[in-house]
Amino acid sequence: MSLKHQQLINYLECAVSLPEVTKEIIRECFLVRRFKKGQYILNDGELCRYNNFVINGAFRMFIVDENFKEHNLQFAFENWWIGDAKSFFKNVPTRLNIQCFENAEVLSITQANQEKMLESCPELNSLFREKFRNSMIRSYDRILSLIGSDAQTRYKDFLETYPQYLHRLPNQYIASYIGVTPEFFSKLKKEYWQKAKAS
Amino acid sequence: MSLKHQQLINYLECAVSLPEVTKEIIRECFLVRRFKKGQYILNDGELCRYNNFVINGAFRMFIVDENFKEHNLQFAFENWWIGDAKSFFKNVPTRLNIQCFENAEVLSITQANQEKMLESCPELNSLFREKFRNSMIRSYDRILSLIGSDAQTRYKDFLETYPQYLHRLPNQYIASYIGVTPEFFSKLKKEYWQKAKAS
DNA sequence: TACGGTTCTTAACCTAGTTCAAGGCACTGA
DNA sequence: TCAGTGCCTTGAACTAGGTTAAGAACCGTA
Repeated sequence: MSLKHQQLINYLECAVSLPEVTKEIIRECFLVRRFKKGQYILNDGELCRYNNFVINGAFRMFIVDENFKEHNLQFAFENWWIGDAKSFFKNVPTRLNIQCFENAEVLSITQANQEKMLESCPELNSLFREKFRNSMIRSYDRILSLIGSDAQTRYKDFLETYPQYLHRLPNQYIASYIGVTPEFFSKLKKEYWQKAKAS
Repeated sequence: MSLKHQQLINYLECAVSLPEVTKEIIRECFLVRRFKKGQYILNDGELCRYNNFVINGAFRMFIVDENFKEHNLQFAFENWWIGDAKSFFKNVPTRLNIQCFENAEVLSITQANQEKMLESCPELNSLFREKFRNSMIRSYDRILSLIGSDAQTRYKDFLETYPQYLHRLPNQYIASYIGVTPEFFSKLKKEYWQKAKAS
């Protein structure tokens, strides 16, 4: 039995304990995939065929605007999920890109298999309901901070929310995530740490 | 049997047909509440005790920033849900406000009753999973437009997404929703319609 | 140890959107 | 009928953040 599947099962069992038959289904439904740094696992215009659980490595999801500027929307590290929910569930072409930026292994599941899995395991059903709920809550928080705070505050919030991943993220990715240019991000950081030192 | 509960049941049965026992539970769990124009149904700092299904009338949800500026996040009309998911599910104080801006009637359910209802009706379970998913997708789209587009484009997107509610929304609410001041929104509209006329 | 390629920083200038102040218009209520 | 109030618009001065361009620091590789 694969260690990778075991990692996913451990993750799920933090929330709810699973009968053996459910574990079997999980082993059948999730496919192991491996990606190298730099590789795209989803391109603008494609269908998002897989929902991915990250075993190790790192990904970023971003949109490219009409001026060919990238905007990072989300990162994913060990034990995170990554995929474009809209494309995955509604079967429409995605507007997003997902790129691997540290060599990675993931467990991938198709929409059909995910439905099958959820139907056969009531435990997972409410677990996934909760995951969607949390994901919705997080994106709501993101909207709040984009709308209600300036860049300085957004930087502070980012530092507080993701301290453990800071050293794995290039500055330009963080800049894009909080919604400023790398140049302005440089100023921002300088000011921020000057203030921090002063107080 | 209440017409209001029937409206909710009709709404749910668009997606999935419900056995009589489930309908009975719905009638028991949802409480009718009535609000007047101007009334707040949720205040910053409170717990969000209810998830609300709008029978008729209109609501807006907004956050107040450190400079006492309001930012509209969401509107709700007939057959929409409104509430702060984070506060409701995680039992933490909300940072949001919800205000009624057209006399309204809603059906409200508590967190405990909602859990009870979902546990007793597997049909509703997957229906609600889908609702959360869609809600997540919508907030993701919102993030995309805030990050990747300028105000002009956001205005256009708003026009296309919510044409049927335009005449019920004061300009200042729309301005706040797309993330600009009422003054700048005025200019925006003017430019937009001049361009539209020209082409 | 030198290198070509990133990534980060700095500085000068530019612009989308804000702020402030004023005026107009439409609805309300006595 | 007329004041009162809330909404919408306009314009002038301002600011947060973007753009452009150039140099500095940091790679992995040979």
